[in-house]
Amino acid sequence: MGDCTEMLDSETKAVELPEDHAEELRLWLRLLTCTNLIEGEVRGRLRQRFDVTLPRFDLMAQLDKAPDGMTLSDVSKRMMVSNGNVTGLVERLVESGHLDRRTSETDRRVQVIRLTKLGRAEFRRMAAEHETWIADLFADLTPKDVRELMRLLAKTKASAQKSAASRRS
Amino acid sequence: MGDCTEMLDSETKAVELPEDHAEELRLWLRLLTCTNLIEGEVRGRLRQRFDVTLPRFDLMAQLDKAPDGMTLSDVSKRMMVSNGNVTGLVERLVESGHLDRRTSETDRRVQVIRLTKLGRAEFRRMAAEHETWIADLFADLTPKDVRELMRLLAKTKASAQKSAASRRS
DNA sequence: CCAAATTGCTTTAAGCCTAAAATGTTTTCC
DNA sequence: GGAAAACATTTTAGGCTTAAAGCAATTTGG
Repeated sequence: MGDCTEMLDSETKAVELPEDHAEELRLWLRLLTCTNLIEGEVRGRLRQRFDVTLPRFDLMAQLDKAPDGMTLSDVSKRMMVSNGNVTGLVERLVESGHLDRRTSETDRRVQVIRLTKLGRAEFRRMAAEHETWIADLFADLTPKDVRELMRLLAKTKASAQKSAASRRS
Repeated sequence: MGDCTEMLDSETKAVELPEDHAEELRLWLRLLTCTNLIEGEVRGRLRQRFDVTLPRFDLMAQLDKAPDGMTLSDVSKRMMVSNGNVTGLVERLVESGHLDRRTSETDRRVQVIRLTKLGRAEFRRMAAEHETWIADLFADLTPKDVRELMRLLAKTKASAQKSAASRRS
């Protein structure tokens, strides 16, 4: 009888036996723990050394890679955060003199933001140190580990994107 | 001359040449992207299906594993969030009838929280579905991929903890 | 050309989160 | 016993984040 139901399930996929997904769950929790650990550490160091928040640093990092500026939507997509979130972040960074914001000449809906001279200088200073923190946090991984992790995370990302997309369609 | 400086550096560790940590940086960004992608997806599904937030779900998950209850400090350590954060979360979950909070008999500083019957029932319902979402999001990984990721993430966690600890000492 | 849909951004309301200071409690140690 | 240290939690002030609604500008398709 056990064989019978198993065959039915594996051949027809009509029966939903309670499958065991404990391994995937544990993987997800470990991934989350890892990320939170590192993110918390980076957040703390940015605050202590430079009195800057992680979201601000991340936004400046995006702009550093785009000398011609970006629109708020671009930033929002790249950072994977909501539009309203970016609006607030940009507001505070313009206020503190790190960002320059201007309305596009060709489309008055669009706001183009850039790093100011101050913003770029400060970011470069922070980024240099940030890079050493990251290297330090990952120091015990061999080059091979790093390559393998990169590969597996790429696969994971693709898998998750596929699953997310199929739900929305 | 190149050989000379390289030897000096590798032997004495006294010279700090600008090393290249681009690989580690890319790894960190990919790790972050992956986690954010999955976390966002889970957050959205929890909200749509159950009108519950991820932090609330996470807190209930901790309590589900502790039938005898936990103190707020325990929860705060397990979830890797601040004390004040837990205070607020618990407040709202007690308010909504999912949690029971009482002061410890033996130590009046300590608050012990537990899932109520309602809280446990709702959590179990959500957790069952949550598990299938996770399985789905990781569906394209082979069992070998999963094992390998688990191993590499464990190594990463250990490395990061070591680095974080050494900074604080 | 013009109504309808889309797009880019902001606002709103609510909740999450942190670090630091404050409060009350218990333990330590002289 | 009693002061000092440690501990558990809450409060405070500020910033981050989201979803959803709203507004203005542009594009689309008759």
